[in-house]
Amino acid sequence: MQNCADSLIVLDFETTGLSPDMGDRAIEIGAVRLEKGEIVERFQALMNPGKRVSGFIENYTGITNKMLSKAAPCDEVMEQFTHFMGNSNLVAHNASFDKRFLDAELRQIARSYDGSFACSLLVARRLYQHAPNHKLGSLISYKNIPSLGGFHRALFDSEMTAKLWIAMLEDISQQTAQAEVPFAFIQKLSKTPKKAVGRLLSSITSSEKVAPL
DNA sequence: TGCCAGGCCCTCTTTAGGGCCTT
Repeated sequence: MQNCADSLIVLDFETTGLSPDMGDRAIEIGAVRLEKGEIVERFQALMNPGKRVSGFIENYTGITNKMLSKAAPCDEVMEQFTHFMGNSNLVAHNASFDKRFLDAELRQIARSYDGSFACSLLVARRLYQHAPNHKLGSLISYKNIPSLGGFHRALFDSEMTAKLWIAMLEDISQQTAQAEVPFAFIQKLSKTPKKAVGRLLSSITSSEKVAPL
């Protein structure tokens, strides 16, 4: 397992539905490792959830039951992913959703993780309050980030989330005149009332600096 | 057969309701 204190994992799950508590399982995981604002490593795998997925999910993701029948089981893929993830901090778009599935799938193999989560959706809602909405695809367009439009596959969505994250880091960096934006500061930003965002951005101090992301 | 969630956030709020976002 790598020591990943200075890197960040951006991840995305495709799943059979919305709730692991209702029996839904992951069917694909995609993730990229960010170091110093660059994607340096990728992870992608389909996983067989042991049950058929609905027609809605097949249409939504393009992942078919035939594709999943040839995939490795969830336990095997998640075991591999724990090695990729290491103890890095984690980012996802609407992180509460991906965290629920990550926790549920890791529980199946009696694993856990040490990193903490940040949510690109919550940060975007504060930074881009005038965006038409805060869906991942809309924010990619809003920030003029090049995209070939392969949304709803795990690796593609994780890469797009990573590029959005980098763009947000650059915007925060410009607004705060700080070259380095600490992960803890972004977590704090994501929980700050919208009206107080400007005040928080102007209050960042060098004492809050940690390793650059 | 048909249906199912949960966290965040705003407001017509706080003893609540509903929209957004994820698959």
